[in-house]
Amino acid sequence: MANMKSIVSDKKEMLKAFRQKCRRNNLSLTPQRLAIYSILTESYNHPTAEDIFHCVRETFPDISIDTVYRTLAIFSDIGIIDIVEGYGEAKRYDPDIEPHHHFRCKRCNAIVDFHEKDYNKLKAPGMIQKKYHVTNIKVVVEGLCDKCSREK
Amino acid sequence: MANMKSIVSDKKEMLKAFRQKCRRNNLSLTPQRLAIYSILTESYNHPTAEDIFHCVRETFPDISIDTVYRTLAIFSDIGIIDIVEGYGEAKRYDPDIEPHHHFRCKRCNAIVDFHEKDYNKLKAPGMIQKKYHVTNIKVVVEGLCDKCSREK
DNA sequence: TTTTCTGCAAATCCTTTGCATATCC
DNA sequence: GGATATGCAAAGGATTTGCAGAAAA
Repeated sequence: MANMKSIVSDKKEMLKAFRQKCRRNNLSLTPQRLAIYSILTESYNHPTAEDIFHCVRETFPDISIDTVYRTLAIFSDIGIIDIVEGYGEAKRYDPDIEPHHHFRCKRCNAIVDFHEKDYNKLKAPGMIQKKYHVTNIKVVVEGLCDKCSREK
Repeated sequence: MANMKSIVSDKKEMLKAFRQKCRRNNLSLTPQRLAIYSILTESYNHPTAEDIFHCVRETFPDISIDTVYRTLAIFSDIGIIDIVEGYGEAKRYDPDIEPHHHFRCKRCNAIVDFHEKDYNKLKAPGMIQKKYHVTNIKVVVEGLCDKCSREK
């Protein structure tokens, strides 16, 4: 009971912040968007659109999956959420199985190999090593490739 | 003309090595597999299955796309190629847009956040910075999560 | 000759799109 | 009231699967 109030005020804070984010980006604040954002901020497992859809449905039975997709795409475009690891695009294959690293263009998804000795020396944090069986570490440098940064 | 011979002998070496890899993993050596592997080792752009399919078709008009998919899955399973960045699975979303890093289980694709100050200090190599507009750097530690490493 | 692989076709999964209606500002 | 978003349905792209015939060991 002790932190009931703080949870409530956290919610209020979140709503206020969300309203601001919408206004700043000329987005209508709809209950669907709020529900999706709210679920996302409470999830710690990097859910898929489908995961979110099922979860939202419990409080919002009429929402449709394409609204979820559309909303997530918008959130990602305006930078209030990120898309991680799986980008949902076609798989990409690499014949080089030696340690190396990648630059990835966020716009066209070009992937460029590079080697960097310092990166190869990285160790996984103790907590991670203790808990998981680590096989490799890679560094992904992200940004815009020359072509895409010229285009705007 | 000077390095004609070395190209030919490279090819021969590759074939020999590939034959060995197949034998070691109880794989039949089929012309389709060889063609796919051969194209892959000559490509530097992390191609999709579709890319590879089109390329193989030029020398192998009857090959089918599902053979390409199957073959790539097998190559990746036995560890002679890697799948990078795009894993072809459903997109995954992350509400945390502050710098942080991920552990990813190669088997079940679980993603676990962690923070590590040392990683946040990483700089992109000069060559990359010169050529691209870098926005962020992330480290992906890969391996098996506790659940998956217990299962086998 | 036995095992393994391929090609075909169909199915599945994930995601996007066009359009009419409903909702937000 | 005008702009924007939603839900529906259908389409699209990527990937997988079952199966019979073909090729490898």
